[in-house]
This record gives sequence, C-alpha cells and structure tokens, in this order.
Amino acid sequence: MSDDTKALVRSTALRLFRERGYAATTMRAIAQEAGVATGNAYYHFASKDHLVQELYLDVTREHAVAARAVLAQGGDLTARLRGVMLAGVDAFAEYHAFGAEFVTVAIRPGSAASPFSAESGASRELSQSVFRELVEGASPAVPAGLREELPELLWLAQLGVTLFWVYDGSPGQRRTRTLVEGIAPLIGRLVRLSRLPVLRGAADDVLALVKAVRS
Amino acid sequence: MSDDTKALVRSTALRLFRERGYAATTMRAIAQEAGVATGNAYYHFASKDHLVQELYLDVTREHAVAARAVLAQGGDLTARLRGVMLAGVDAFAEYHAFGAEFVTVAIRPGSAASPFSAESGASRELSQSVFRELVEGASPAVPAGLREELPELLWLAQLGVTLFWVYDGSPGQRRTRTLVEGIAPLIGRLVRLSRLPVLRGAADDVLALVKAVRS
DNA sequence: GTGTTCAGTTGAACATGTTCAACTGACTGC
DNA sequence: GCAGTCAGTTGAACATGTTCAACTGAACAC
Repeated sequence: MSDDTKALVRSTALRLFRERGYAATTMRAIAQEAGVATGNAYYHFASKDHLVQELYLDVTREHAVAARAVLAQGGDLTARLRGVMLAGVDAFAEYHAFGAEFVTVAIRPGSAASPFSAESGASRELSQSVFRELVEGASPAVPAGLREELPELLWLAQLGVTLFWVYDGSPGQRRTRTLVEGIAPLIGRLVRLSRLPVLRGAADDVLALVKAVRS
Repeated sequence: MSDDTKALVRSTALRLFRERGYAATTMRAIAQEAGVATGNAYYHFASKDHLVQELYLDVTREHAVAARAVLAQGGDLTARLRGVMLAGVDAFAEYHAFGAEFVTVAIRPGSAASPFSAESGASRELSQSVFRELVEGASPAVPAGLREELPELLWLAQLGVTLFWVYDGSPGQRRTRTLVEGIAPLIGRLVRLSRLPVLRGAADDVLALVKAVRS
C-alpha cells in the first residue's frame, strides 16, 4: 500500500494547498482527509516543505507545456521571451492568492522547495531546459558569445519576475504583465546591441561577472 | 514601567537573535531572559516578526552610518555605489550565519519585517535616503533624466545583492564582494552610456517601464 | 507451523508562536 | 477616603509542525 498511500497523501495535499493555501492547510488536515495517521504523512514526506515542492513540480510542468507551445511558433528572442514569461504568469495565476505564502517557503535557503535546492532539481532542470530551447531556437540567432550563459540568466530573470508577481496586488496581475511586456523587448534590444562596439565591453563584463561570481 | 519593559524586551530579543539566530530564539526564551511573562512580550510587540523588524532597523542604521562615511569622500557613481554596497556586506557580515533565516522572514509579503511593509517604513526611508545622497553627490553628475529614478533602482539592486548574499556560502562572502566589484562599474558604465544615442532608447524604455509598473 | 524481520502505520507527546481571561496597581473623579 | 478605570502584566491554554516508541501484518527462512 505504500506507493498508493504516498500518492494519496500527495494528491490530497496538493488539492488542499490549491483550495486553502499553505498556512491553512495543516498536516493533520492532509492526513485526515487522506484517511491516514499524521505520522504516516511524515513517513512518506519529510516535511510540509517537501509537499510544497511537489506542488511546484506540478506547476512547473504546466508552465513547461504552455511555454513549449509558445516556442513552437518560432519568433525572435523578444517574442519568445515574452511568450514564455506570460505563459508563466498565466500558469501561476490560479495560485496568486496564496503565491506569497508559497514563495516565502521557497525562498528559505534550507527549504526543500527552494528553486536552488537539490530536491527541486527536477523542477529546475525542466524550467531551465525551456529557457535553453527559447534561446537556441530564436531567429535571428542570439550572438554566439551570449548563447551559453543567456538561458540561465533568463531563468533568473523569470525568478525575479515571479518575485515581483508575488507582491503584485493589481487585478489579474496587470502590473506583472506590464513588466513582462516591457522587459522582454528591453532584454531583446540589449542582446542585439551587445554586438555593437560601444556595448561590447559592457556585455563582456556581464559575462565575466557571471563566471566570476559562480566560482 | 511600560517603556522600560519594552526596551528591555527589545534589547534582549536582539541580543538573542545575534547569538542564536531566528529559529533558535524562542519567544519564551526572550521573555524569560528579560524576566517578564511570555504574554508581556506580545503586549509590546505584536509578533516575533516585529522583533526581527527591530533588528533590521539596527542593522540599517549601522549601514547608513558606514555608508555616509564612504559618501563623504566624494567620488563618481561607480566608486560611491561600490563603497556603499561593500559597507552593506560588512555591516551584515556579523549576521551572515543567520542571514538566511532573517531574509526568509523579511521576504514574506505580509511580514512586518518585509522591506516593503508599512512597519519597515523607517528602515526603508533611511536606506533610500542614503542612495539618494549617493546619486546626488556623484561627480561627474548623473544624467538628469536618470537622477530621479536611479536612487530607488539602486536601492532595489542592493536588495538583490542582499538576496544573493543570503545564498552565498563562500568564506567572508567573497562571491558577494565579487558581485559588487563587478556590478558597480557595470551600472556606472551603463549610466554613462545612457547618454549615447544608441542606448538612449533603451534608457528611456527602462524609465518608462519603471513608471508603468509602479502605477 | 513457527519465529524473524522490516516497511508501513499509528497516535500520543513535544516545542513553539500566539491568544486570552484574569489579575495588579497606579491614577482619576468625586 | 473610595470606587472606577485602564495600561501593564501574568501564565495557562490552544493550534500546529514534527518526532518517536510501539504496533501490524506480510514476506521469508527454516
């Protein structure tokens, strides 16, 4: 019954998270709703954070599907970035009421739900691969010097947009959409300009900085 | 005795936070160490978050003093930004072991300790005023078009650096210092370049975006 | 058949943030 | 003087994440 129980706890938890948010969903409620003892949930999931991590995986998958549909249409870097980011806003929209709570959990460095944690590896890989496809399939092509680092930078930008989204109380997250509409062409323009001699130095600095900081 | 008690609880809490971190400092321990009942701490501070907010205020004040000493030396935008940001890394260094916990608390949108919260108004104003002085006193002067918005953007950049700092496990937060050493001249360069015709459009886009997003 | 093992399960126990009804004592109005 | 008020204070009670010793039953060895 182990696998069944684990799946049951998982789906029950995700449903309650969607219905009630993070704080209002107690471990006791999850266990009771799933018809198991409290301690049993802990046998299958080390903590409440690990259950939230499962929710992230779900949402990331939804976003990846929507994003790939957008990417299949081709387009230049700006259009593709805009499409993928807006798909993200749409995919997350359902959770906006509780988004704040969840991001709180996610940002805690030690948390299993952190986008940088080992436990989030699956979500992170999936999400980053979408941004790799975004960059690689752009036409006109992204300058060679940037092609390697840009996907990860765009993934970080997406995290930043998500952080903004959390604080965005406007109806339908209009401000976040405005941010995406503005930031996508801005990034597209800067990437194009990075080829010009005046900006070549700045572009190199950015790449050198990314490498220096990473090591 | 109210004011005395409040000050006593405050200072006891800050001491324990510094000694033990956030999670390991229980409200009961604070109250006991201060020689008052648990409930009494709650009479003076609505929540544990509100006590953390007091810690932020302390740290922000230390940073402001150090930053102003740097700014008194003059310099161009790059030098001033570098100095202020490094002063921040130094001011926070003492708390790095527990920084992650505290930022977790700070980033929760509803939290009193959030840098955007009403309760953090005093810290925020103080910190932003430092960045205003940074921009206004820079020589050569910052282009007029940017002078108004730049301070807040730099303040946001500082929040970003702080977020990076939280995840920075390198000894002495070397990676964060590398980031600052790289990002200060980069921002300085972009601000200088913003006057050039090629970048004028991008600079205007940034400002327009900031305004659109804010409203 | 009998004993052993062990993944899976149980529910009570624990620590901690927070709430609350009750108490205290200084000050006020008369 | 005396009753009343109310800021300040108390400690028990509550809810919740998490832990843990004990139990169950199926699979396996002999």
